[in-house]
Amino acid sequence: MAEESLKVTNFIRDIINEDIKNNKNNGNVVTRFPPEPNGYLHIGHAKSICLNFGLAEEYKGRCHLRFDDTNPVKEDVEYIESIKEDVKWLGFDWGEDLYFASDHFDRLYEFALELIKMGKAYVCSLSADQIREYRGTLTEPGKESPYRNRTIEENLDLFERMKAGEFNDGEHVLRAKIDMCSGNLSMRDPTLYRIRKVRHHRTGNKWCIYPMYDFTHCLSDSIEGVTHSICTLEFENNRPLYDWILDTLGMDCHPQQIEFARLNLSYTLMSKRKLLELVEEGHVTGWDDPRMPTISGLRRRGYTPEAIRDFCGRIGVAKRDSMVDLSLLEHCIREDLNKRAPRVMAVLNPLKVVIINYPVDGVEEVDALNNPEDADAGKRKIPFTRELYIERDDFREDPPKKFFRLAPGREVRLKYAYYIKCEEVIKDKETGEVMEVRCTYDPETRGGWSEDGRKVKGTLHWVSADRSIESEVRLYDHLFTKEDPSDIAEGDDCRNYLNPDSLTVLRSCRVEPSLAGSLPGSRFQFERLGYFCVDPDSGENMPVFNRIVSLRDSWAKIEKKIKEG
RNA sequence: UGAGGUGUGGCCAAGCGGUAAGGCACCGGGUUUUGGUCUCGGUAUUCCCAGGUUCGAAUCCUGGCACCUCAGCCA
Repeated sequence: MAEESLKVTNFIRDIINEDIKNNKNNGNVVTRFPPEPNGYLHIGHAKSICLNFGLAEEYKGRCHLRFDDTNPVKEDVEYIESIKEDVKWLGFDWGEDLYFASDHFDRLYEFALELIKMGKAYVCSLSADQIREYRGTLTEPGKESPYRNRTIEENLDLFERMKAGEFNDGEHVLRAKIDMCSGNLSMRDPTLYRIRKVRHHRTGNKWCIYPMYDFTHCLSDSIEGVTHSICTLEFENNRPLYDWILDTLGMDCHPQQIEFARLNLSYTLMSKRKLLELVEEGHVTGWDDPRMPTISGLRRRGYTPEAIRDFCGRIGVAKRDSMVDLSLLEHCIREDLNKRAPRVMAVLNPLKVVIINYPVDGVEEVDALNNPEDADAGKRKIPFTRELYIERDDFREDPPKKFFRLAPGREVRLKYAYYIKCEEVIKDKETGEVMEVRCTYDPETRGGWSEDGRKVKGTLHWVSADRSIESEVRLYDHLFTKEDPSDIAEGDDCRNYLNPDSLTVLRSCRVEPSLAGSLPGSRFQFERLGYFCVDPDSGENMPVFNRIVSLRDSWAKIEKKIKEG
């Protein structure tokens, strides 16, 4: 993977290098990516996937894919499949190391028993509300549960009966006996097991008690022989508990938890809960809507795994809360596609051009380079006829300064074809709208150059009027108008910042005939416009293209400056 | 007012006592049959602030300040 050369070092690699130097873990590196199957993966997960699998690759270790499926109420097999697909699509392979936290339920139960026997865990019969009250606050210590000093025998009996289904949800929980006065709330006798009389998507009805994250995660890591358990910053407060459980049980394998800052991307959201809202409320068409920051959305939009991996390498890994500019992601996909996307001509907002000195039924084929960045990409033929379409933006009746496209009396190059000169403008008498531009062509400029060395200011893309294909093109913009839609005042709602123009559908676009029958997922550069990807919605005779990203547009900048004076 | 973290250019991010890497963005020049690509050049006398140690501090010490996380039987 070429993009790996761009990787800079980071504090996690420093830690691992130090560990290897000290022969900790016999020099092995085992990481894991532990998604909960309760939603689709997004670009923030991609950061974690690239980190964990990337480290494993780099240090010749392994990275486990482990589904953290301890809460059957929220989880579903649908998500398991999508997560596997996304990880694979990103280019990573967990090999034999596919696990489910639920695979470890039996051993977890044994560990809980052990803790009880050590007097380090007890069955608490306080209600959820009471537990909250007893917990104290951020600044005040908590109070010990009246059930805290039940005998080991009583605890064993109660826990056994919890497992046997003798109690209802919420009647009892198993808690660790740690310190109700700890400044760290997660050490104030945290819940280890709760009763949930629901069917689990993998273990069926075998269990009616399910272990909590804190209990499950560290032990699963330990059971699987993970060496470096990398997670996001919000788990920093949980690390003492992670360590306490492993230490108290005397686990041989004690992975090191390391926290890094999660990815935030401007103009979008990374919260699974909020993304689910967008889907359920119909603000987007689904998890794979091309505007979504999900892996499936980016995939449908046309992003490549290479570009996403490159992005993840460039953003770095650190502990500082940060917000990465969307322009970096856009840069990565442009850079990737510039090298490999075939060039093609397409007109999004067609304006008819009639070449008045060209034969009425004349057709000829001009040669076009498939990719000037790739010598092996070859050439193709494009039909040229008397009636053509150019982009409406490429003609101005009254051109501003520095506009060097078509205008009355001006000569421009039609790429790969001829120089044409605008002779006449036909307008709608009522509206004044330009309906057609009549031009002459210079037969001596075939191929788009002139022997006399004459310079033309502009080169336009074009398409034959009757030898082009009608198509639909979907243009995308930021989902939100606010750079950080999660930064909202109380009472405000991120939905208030949804961008009404995040999707623009163009239905009368014309694309060159070579695009007929393009397969969904194929990517192209539409010359002078941007990179586009064939959407699965495409019909037999109506291809649909998603704009992945526009080309950089320095004319747009100039024009903006002119307008601003 | 508890505990744990974090502060380096517009956005990321190296830096680990020897005098501020790199990328994105931005600005300018060149090349160009994509106003794309490519290419050349510019952009922090300064690292949250204030003291201190040192020949020398973004890096060490002290004291402030700002921001983030934690009071689920979620993860």
